[in-house]
Amino acid sequence: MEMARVIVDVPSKDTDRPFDYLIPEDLRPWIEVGSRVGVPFGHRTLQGFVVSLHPRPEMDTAKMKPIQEVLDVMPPLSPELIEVGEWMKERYACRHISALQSMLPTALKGKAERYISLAHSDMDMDSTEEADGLFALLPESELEQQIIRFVGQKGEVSLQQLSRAFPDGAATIKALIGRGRLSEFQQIKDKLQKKTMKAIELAVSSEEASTALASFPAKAQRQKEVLQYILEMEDFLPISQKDLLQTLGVTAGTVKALADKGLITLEDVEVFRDPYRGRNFTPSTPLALTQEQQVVYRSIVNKLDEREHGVFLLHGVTGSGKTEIYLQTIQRCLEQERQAIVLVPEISLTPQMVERFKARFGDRVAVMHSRLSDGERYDEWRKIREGRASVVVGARSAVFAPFDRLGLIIMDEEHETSYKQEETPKYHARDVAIHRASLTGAAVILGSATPSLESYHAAKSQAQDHFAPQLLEMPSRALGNRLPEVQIVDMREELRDGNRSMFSRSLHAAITTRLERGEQTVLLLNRRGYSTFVMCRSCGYVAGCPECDISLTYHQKSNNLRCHYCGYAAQAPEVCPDCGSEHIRYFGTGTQRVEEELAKLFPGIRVIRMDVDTTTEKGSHEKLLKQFRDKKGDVLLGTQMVAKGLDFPDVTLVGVITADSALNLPDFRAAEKTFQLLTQVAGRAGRHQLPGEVVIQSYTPEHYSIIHASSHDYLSFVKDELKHRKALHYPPYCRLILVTLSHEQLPLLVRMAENFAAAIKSESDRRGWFGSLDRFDASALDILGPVASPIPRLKNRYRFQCMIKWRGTMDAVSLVRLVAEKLQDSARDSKLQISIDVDPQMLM
DNA sequence: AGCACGCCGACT
DNA sequence: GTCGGCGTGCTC
Repeated sequence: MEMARVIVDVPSKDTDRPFDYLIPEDLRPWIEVGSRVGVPFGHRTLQGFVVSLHPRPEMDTAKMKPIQEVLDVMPPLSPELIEVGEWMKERYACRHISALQSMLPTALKGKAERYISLAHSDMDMDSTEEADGLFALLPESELEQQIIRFVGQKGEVSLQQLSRAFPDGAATIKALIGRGRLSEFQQIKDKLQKKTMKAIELAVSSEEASTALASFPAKAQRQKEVLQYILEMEDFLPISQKDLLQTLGVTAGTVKALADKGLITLEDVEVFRDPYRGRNFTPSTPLALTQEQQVVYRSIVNKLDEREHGVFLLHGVTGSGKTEIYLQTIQRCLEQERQAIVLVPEISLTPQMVERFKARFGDRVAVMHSRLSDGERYDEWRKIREGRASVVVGARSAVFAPFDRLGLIIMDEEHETSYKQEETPKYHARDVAIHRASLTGAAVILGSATPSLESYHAAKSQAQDHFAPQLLEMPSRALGNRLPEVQIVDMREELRDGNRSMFSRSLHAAITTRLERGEQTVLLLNRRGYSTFVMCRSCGYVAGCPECDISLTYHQKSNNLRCHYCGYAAQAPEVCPDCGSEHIRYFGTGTQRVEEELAKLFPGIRVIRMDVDTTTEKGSHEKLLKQFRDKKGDVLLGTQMVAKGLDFPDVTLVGVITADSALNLPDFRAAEKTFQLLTQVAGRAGRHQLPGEVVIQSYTPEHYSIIHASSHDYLSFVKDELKHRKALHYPPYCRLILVTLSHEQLPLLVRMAENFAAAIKSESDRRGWFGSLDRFDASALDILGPVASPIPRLKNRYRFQCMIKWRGTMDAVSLVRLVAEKLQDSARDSKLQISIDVDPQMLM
């Protein structure tokens, strides 16, 4: 084994494949599959990952260069994670390096740094003579001698440091390297706790810059534009290089040229993150399980004991005690000397949540959430890698936790969309979890009170082409108390009866009662879909697309309504097309407005408001919840974040201001999301001794998602929703691939998007795939579009998208990738960008 | 993505 | 001529 295949850190199409390197004898003991190495690549040194090891081939080694260095004592990736990476790049059509890098903390994204040292003095005779001759002709200047002395003293010095010591020495240093007096080498350096961005600042006064601008040679047009832009932005300096490149459509080389001229400076500025502080936790012991929990527990533990892969869908109503199941199955997993991952949606990864795991498993728990600084995240990661932790609780990316004896992966609230990463690689943690577990013989528990239709349908149909989890049900609450009474209030009637407030009479009365009794209220305001859809306040009419059965999005600029799926557009109506009322308007209410109205209606009421505005600060989330728990507030008012996982004994009322706002998003999952949210938030009421009450306000109270949520009837909801999905050909009856093309020039983009769609059609025809989705027993592929994207222009680029719907066992992703790459090649100007989102969650 | 190479237009 | 901007192609 003398050769390694390495994936190098260059996220481009041409380099998206392994490169072969020789392994020097002295590095051999340190190099494994998963090692992070520094390799020479072209004219520079890059970070890369070893994906396989091979015996040295007989020939063909001429081009091969040796690995330069090994960057870690323990390989940061295991062979298992390398395999997950191979799978990800196929599954999500992403770059191999992006898949690998996404598994690691950003601290481990090393970049080459240039170093200078004195050149080797014991050269052979010929070159010594040659060099002596040269030196005789060119006596060393004062500056040259200073530089050589400086380098000599340090042994080796980074180029950055050297140029700081000799600000005007760049040319001299270059010359000394050219003459063989100094030599340059590169080494990979981790950026550890620093997250940086390139910041641009003027190096001279704006007057001087303006003067320089005037005397610019005519050919340096690009640089002129850039400098002009920087001068315009003078008051906002420093600005990010990345933004500037995007805005002006220039390359980094142009900016660098300005920096070399000394007009601007480029600096790596640290992007700061808030630290996470640990706390003390009182230990807890396993609770006695109810009959229902026992059954579920046994099924999972049997699988664990077999040490075989298996997937469970744990459908348990709110308050059924899913967390206790998690804790006890983890316990079993740990007893087997295996490790466990607990995935939690970012939004509910609160200290309260973490506390339950720390209380049971103490120091063996590592926590990974997005508010950690890169350094802290790296520390937690090392705790796992080095075996000091055997349980990790974390958001999406914790699915890559570097355990070597993984036994169990738990995904709480498995229906949450935050498990899908919206940036490349656009992976879904559920799919990664299942695939990873299948490699290691680990069990997976997908837990939810409202499972995603994909998971539920897979469990019910036991389909062979997709994962088929075993369904486990927990229909009753662990403490034996009943699910809360839910009342639906028709807000159209309120308006008809002259109540123009955002609070119905029922909700008003219910809040009054809580205030009198000293009990607490949670108010949910669903801000999703804020101001985007048009609705009639008299009859509840919502403008929908005639083709797609999806609500239209209001566009203020053009004052029209558009369908994000098929491109249909219509003039925004002045009066309701259904009832003729003038009370038609685009919809949305902010938490601030609700807070003001609460203060008006209930003088002296203490409101704790929780939304993006009040929770950005570190620890504020926790602080607000603590205030509420300590009964320093009568009402907790907030967005989605109040719906998840909160458990306060004195909350006996939950109010939903408008249930419809998520319902009217241009998203085929709108009903599902509404049902899930209402069910979640209703579960916050009456979790303990006091009985709970829920008031849902709605303009479409007859909608099945609202009706079924009010009767806590998941099964009926699923039945209704599946009917719609089947009729309109949406998941789980097919799968989707969303392809977004972007380019600076609109006509070019449109033509290329049409070419793309046509190529998909002809290529899938050729393979015999193209066909009707109406036949549910047959493989089929259909393409919709191209249409303008919901965000038609982003950062100076126009965007068009195509939606591919497909069903069957064929590899549709690779077809899409193939066609996308062909198109990119034929579009000789490389400015076309193509993004592929496999199984998209967000369609807007 | 960078970085070198090389073509080509503007200036000493 | 030659300096430097900017497009092109390659990286084991």
